[in-house]
Amino acid sequence: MTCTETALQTLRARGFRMTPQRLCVLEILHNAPEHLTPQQVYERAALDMPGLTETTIYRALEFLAEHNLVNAALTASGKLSYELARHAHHHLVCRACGQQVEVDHAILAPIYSTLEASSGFHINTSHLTFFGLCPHCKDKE
Amino acid sequence: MTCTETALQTLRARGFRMTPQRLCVLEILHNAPEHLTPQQVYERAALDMPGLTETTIYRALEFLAEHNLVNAALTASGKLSYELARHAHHHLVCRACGQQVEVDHAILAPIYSTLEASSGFHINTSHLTFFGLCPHCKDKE
DNA sequence: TAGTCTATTGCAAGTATTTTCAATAAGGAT
DNA sequence: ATCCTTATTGAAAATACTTGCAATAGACTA
Repeated sequence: MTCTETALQTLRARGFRMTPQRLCVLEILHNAPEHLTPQQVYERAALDMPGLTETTIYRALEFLAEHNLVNAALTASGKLSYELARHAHHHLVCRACGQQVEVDHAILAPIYSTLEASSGFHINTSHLTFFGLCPHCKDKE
Repeated sequence: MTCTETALQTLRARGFRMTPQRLCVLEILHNAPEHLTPQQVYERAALDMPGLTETTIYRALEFLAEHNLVNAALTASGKLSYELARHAHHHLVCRACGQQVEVDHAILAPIYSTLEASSGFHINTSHLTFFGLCPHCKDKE
């Protein structure tokens, strides 16, 4: 079963629908090496689907993020962007040069447990963005 | 020395200026019990300073956040908001009811060390927002 | 396969945020 | 106290994002 088929099953099971527009957004994120902003997704999607609106892109991204099919993340400049949800991970981005490093969720898992135990909350944040200075930029300061 | 005087010193030492507008934003956040969105800050600031523009508020908040005098955080609905930087802490917000709980930075400190060691980055994220379900909403599901 | 329900879309209008640039004013130097 | 440099502001325009609502079209049912 392809990943878009899995996504389709997931949505239907919850009473929602898979549409060409949402599929298009998933395809675009699937082929993107990097995070894309809503505008970037719109530009690419509009090529395949003339008549598609920005409104739909914003709604599709928010919807897919709610269902954990895509992850929202922040770019170096603090802008919202999205990427396909693959394995659970977070990002560490350099404030100076924008370079990004993936942080596996396993490293954060213990903290989630600690927080859940002390607060009683059930935490489901799928993505965190840490900011800092990469080794290279750190030395230049 | 009051906290605004400290802020003033901090900025001047870095070659920037303390202005009535920035001072007003700091005062407002100082007196706010909760996070405020840029719009909320603007509404309150406009009462004291007629002629003040929203542009200036956005810029002042971004500027103050860069200098760690205020912290940016996300509300339950994912909107950007700001609060005065007091002690280092993060937030845990309920996706269902919006209730917020403070998470002391001490809990996260070990993770920062781990990440710094494995990545070589110097991490300086001042605020993280975790999402989840509070004990009350968790039970209702 | 056709019918029904309602989630989803597109459009238009509204609100929020950023950018550009000339005018202003903070604060160090004289 | 006055001058100078340039960081900062305000105004307007551009861009980004959200909301309301009628029309459309997934996907379940028979």
